[in-house]
Amino acid sequence: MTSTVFPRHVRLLTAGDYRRVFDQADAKAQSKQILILARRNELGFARLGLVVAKKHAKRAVDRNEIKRIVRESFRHHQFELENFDCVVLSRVGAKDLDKSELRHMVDQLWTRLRQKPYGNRSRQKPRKQ
RNA sequence: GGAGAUAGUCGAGCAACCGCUGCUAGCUACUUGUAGUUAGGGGAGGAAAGUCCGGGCUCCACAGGGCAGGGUGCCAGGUAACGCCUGGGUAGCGUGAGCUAACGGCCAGUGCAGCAGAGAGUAUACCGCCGAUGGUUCUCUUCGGAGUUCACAGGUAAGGGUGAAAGGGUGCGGUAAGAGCGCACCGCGCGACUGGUAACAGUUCGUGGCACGGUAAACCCCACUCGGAGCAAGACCAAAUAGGCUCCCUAAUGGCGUGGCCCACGUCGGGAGCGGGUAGGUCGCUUGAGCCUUAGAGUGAUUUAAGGCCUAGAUGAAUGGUUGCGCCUGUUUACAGGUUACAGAACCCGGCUUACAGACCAAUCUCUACUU
Repeated sequence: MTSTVFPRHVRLLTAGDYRRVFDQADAKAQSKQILILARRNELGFARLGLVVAKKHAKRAVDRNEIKRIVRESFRHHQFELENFDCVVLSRVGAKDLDKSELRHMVDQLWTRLRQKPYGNRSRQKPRKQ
């Protein structure tokens, strides 16, 4: 199944969803301008959340553009991502990339995310009770 | 033809496919108001921006009055209202069409003014001009004095100089020299008259020798005006956990916990209901001081009437991507790049301000060159 739909339930919607990923990320992929954190869920499909700080892209137009590109990329790659909850964060300089560069970079980051999860390291940490 | 002035419109085409998000209709599930699915149709701006004003709306406060504080400030009109707009006045700029203006009051009070300059606000005397008087200056003399020069009481505001600004201007008279000291003209103040709703204007009349200097985005005075907070307003539904209230059961010779049991120690139980309320959700949420057309009123802003139209409503936040055609730019006849500027709705309107690639258009007006 390689559908490219992007309905509502594949997005992270609440503050709780985001906090779960930030508290303990099972996988991570990053470039100079983009950081992706991910954690496995029990739903059986991948979900996406976006954080584009005003600090990194001052104009609303720039922020919208970054979000759209990442979302479009996720839409095409979501079934390679199994059951990861992904949060994509912008970094300084993300708005200075042109559209095709950014798209290409995000496409690559999904692959890297799948290849090198560092779950072992985080699992060794004692869970807070 | 050239150079300008004013006002307005648009701000991005077409098609296919893949998505997102409301709406409408149908179908399928079940937990009966949600989810899924199919079809149709809608989906960023002229500034959506800055958040600088004004209003609607919501909640809170509020008998009435005063003080404090803020805002506005030529006049009239428009408007729901405004700090906005229109028309007019005045002043300044421009040959002109036109443009610009926080444009009430310093003859209520208080204050301020660097440097320069002699003097800066009931003025001043540096150079200068004049000069009573005095002289062992000098010259002339009709021997009375006259002139000259030096000193000096004093007078003066012509000229020079300083300054952003020196206390009306020009001319004539006048004078020792001067001076509104006097007069004429210009200007100014005050009063009347005329025109105008008014601001204000006047080749009008009278009157006053005549400053009343600047600064109020200095305090201040005067007039008008202003309650506060905002859609994260506010209304409703409502898990988990903790706590509250009411009722019922149990009754300290008790229950529960530690423990095999006793002692001991610690603690006060169980159930039901109710309301507040967090996460989360629903509403508020788009039909409105709305838009378009025509006709009427008005110089105009605007307004009246009739007819027609429904035009985003997201909420970890949609409005996007790919391809082709077309278009633009550069090399050059096939490629490459671009399809863009400023910029992204967040309760809604009216303005203002700021940003902006490019395109269109209208008409009218001004100046100027040339031809006929």
